[in-house]
Amino acid sequence: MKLSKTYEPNQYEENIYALWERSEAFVADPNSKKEKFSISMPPPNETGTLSLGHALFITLQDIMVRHARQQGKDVLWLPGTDHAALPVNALIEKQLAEEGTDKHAIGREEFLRRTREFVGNSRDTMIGQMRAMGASADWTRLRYTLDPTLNRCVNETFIKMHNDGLIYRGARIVNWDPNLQTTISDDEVEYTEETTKFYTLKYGPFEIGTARPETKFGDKYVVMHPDDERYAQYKHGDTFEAEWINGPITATIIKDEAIDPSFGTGVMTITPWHSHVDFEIAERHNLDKTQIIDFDGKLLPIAAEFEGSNISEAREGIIKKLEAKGLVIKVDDNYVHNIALNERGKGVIEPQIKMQWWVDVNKPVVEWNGKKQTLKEVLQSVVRDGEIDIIPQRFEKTYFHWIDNLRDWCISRQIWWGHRIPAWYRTDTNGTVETYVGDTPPTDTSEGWNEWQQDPDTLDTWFSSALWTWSTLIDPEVAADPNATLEEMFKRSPDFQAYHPTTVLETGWDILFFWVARMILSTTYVTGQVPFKDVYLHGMVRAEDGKKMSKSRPESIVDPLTVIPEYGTDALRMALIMGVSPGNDQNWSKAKIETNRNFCNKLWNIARYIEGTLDDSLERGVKPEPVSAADHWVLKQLSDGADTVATHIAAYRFSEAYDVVYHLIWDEVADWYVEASKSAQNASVMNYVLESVLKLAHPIAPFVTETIWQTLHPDSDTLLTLAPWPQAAKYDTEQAEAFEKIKTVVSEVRQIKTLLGITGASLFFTDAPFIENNAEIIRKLTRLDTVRQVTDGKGLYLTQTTESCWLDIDIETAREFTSKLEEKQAAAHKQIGLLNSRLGNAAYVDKAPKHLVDQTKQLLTDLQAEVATIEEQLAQFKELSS
RNA sequence: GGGUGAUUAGCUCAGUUGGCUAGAGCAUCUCGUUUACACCGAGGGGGUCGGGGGUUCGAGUCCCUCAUCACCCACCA
Repeated sequence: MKLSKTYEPNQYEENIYALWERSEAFVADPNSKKEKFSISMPPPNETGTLSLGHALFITLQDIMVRHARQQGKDVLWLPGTDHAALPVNALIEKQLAEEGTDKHAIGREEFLRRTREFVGNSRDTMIGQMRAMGASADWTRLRYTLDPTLNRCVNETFIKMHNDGLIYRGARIVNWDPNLQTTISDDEVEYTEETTKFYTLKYGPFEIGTARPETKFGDKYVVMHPDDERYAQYKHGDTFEAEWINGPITATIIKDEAIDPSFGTGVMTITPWHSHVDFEIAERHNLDKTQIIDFDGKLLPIAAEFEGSNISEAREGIIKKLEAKGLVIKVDDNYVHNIALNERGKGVIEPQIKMQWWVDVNKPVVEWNGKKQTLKEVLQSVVRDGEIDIIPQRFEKTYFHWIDNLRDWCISRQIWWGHRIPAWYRTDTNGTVETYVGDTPPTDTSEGWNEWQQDPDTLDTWFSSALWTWSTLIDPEVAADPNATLEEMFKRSPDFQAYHPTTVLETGWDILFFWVARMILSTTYVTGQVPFKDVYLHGMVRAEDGKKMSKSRPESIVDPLTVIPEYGTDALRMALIMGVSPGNDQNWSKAKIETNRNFCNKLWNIARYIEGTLDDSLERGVKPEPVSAADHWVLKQLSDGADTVATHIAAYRFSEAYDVVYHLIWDEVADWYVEASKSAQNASVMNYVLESVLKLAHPIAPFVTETIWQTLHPDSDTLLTLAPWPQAAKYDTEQAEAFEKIKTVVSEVRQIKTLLGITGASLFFTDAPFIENNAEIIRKLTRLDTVRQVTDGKGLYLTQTTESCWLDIDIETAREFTSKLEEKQAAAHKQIGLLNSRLGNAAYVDKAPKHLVDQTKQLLTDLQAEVATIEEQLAQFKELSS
């Protein structure tokens, strides 16, 4: 016996993974003629270790790619990691602060050196963890967002977009994080509710409301809706004098439709430098903009005596001053509003006007389907026209809504870790600035100009991840050729030619906007192709109590690497897909992982049983020669099961695919076929069953299946992971049906035996070949004394079915069973009533599909026969009792 | 303010285009050690599918409406 009594995953997994990798089983071959299947692995952030969320995406993608290999496709699953600019940069800055220094003290070079060292270490850890989770990725093609090739792609994309006017530099309002000292994009802002004071202030003849009096120093425009009749007497452009925080000012009336007349007094003053909405109003009317708060969050000289104060500290003082002037009309202590936070680090966002690089989403210069479109329009059309399908479909609505609200994308960041912006500046003696966008600065040295200096900023991480499906496929040698254009890079890269567009993108719904939408945006524009044909979105893995796993509750976090040694990777993988539907969140469940550990053990023991039974005749690739009804039946189950599973996987229904595998293996193969085989063994079929079972379960449970495969045939050089999906075997339908009838008889006998507590009894039959041929199987499965053919009549008998067999019982047992029979009789009558009324309904008979009507009729016939049998038995009991 | 999801057995959840008597895992109850597995086997109990209305021959599934919970987006000074 080569297999131990229970499956001990941690004894095998590492070796099995090493075997796969050694065999180059996961290496793609762009030159092969096979159908292509490709997935870009979402690159995890290089911040340390992997979570259950990573385990989930690895599982889902691994199932797809392993199954694609089984179906004979050439598969590329390209792995990689992301430099994760903002989180990593923040992490290193935190380390520096703990050492009592900062990035300016150590300088850019040293900062980058330290960061590289840190991410290098975490990358190695993470890649080891991905292997531990069974990821059958092509590690020979491992990519990193800061690789020279990918960096080249980033620069070329930036330059191309700049040349087309899709990237521009401009002073616009940004989301500024004073803590991290950088801008962030709209999508990185999150909001949290806060209760604060709301002040109503006197502003000339008006009353205005504000929660932020500290921003009001420079307010010199008062805005109202043009149709607001309360203020009809004031004309757009009128001016008036008013007493304000630091003395008298001249204010101007502005009429703008952005104002909601029903909110407060319907009048507000604006602070264009520190509010998105106010900025837009100011832009529309070409108004002055004044900075009040500096980039550290402190008040500027315009605040007079408050200069240099933190905004929150200054607030009380400003209100006191306004009160002294009699300008405070009302204070509401319970005003609830949203404050903006940076989702990374939770710093409060202060809108500022700043010169930044932007992607213009409204400029119609993108060639798509023969038309010049805007980036927004392309984003919409590829999903609307079905060039990309999002699963589950409801996320398409979310996606369109996001596009509707999309503004120009701010892509420059004031941090050091990331792709340096390929823009260069130089000044002449008059202070004139010249800008150049390109990989390297121009080499000319004109008289009177200073040297070219590169823009100090870096790009938003998502700008580079947006290129991931194709930048990873560019041949590094081609990318190293400085003369190669983007078009040439595509043409001369075999991987790009073979694997792009990728087949499917699998990721969490939480990065639909950050990543998925940005990939569509950049990739359609640069390559003229969609990045992928399907998008499958999975949900989040929450803690066992249904709340988010969070660092603030360390006990809520489940680390996959502590789960794997105890239960095995396969159990973890199965626990993460069992009973989970696309896009829906799931709760971590200890019970689920135990169930699946048990399933692995069940699989192991099926193999162990077959191994013990077949011994020397254990073979591979055996053609099944079915003999018994059970043989034919199990071949049918496997064949139907393989089809169903393949259909489910192709439709991304992983939970259902697994459900079929689970019950096929446990309920049908183990509980019926293996048990039946104890009466009559068929080596060829058992060999085939074992092999098929391993193949069916392999995409979901790769380790235990390959372990069994390798352990049973240690000399073989084949790998289960490269074996094809089971082919349908030939079986006889009637024989397969006969076994279904046997199952029914066995189940019913077991039911009666348990119900009545019968230990020994006999099953008699007169004319039932399917029983005659399987008498021993039935006897064993029912644990009856005898299963025997008789020639005479029935005598006293008991059965729940119309099958031509019965349990031979005594009158006492019969009496006990009477009430059960009466219950069944009543239930059957009720059902017959229902069916009769359905068939009596002319509309049903007319309109329902014929096969359903036939089915109903058949059901009715069966039930009527059943009732007849029951009644016959009851009459018999009654007669014998009297 | 706009949107999405959830509401199905004691618990956690599946249920593809509407179609047999609505399923799973866990829990629970009763039996059981039999050529693999107690990480096991056999059998049972448990649901008017959140409420109301509608469409249909037929609704857990489609439409309307209400309720509760969760999340996303926008953001109002």
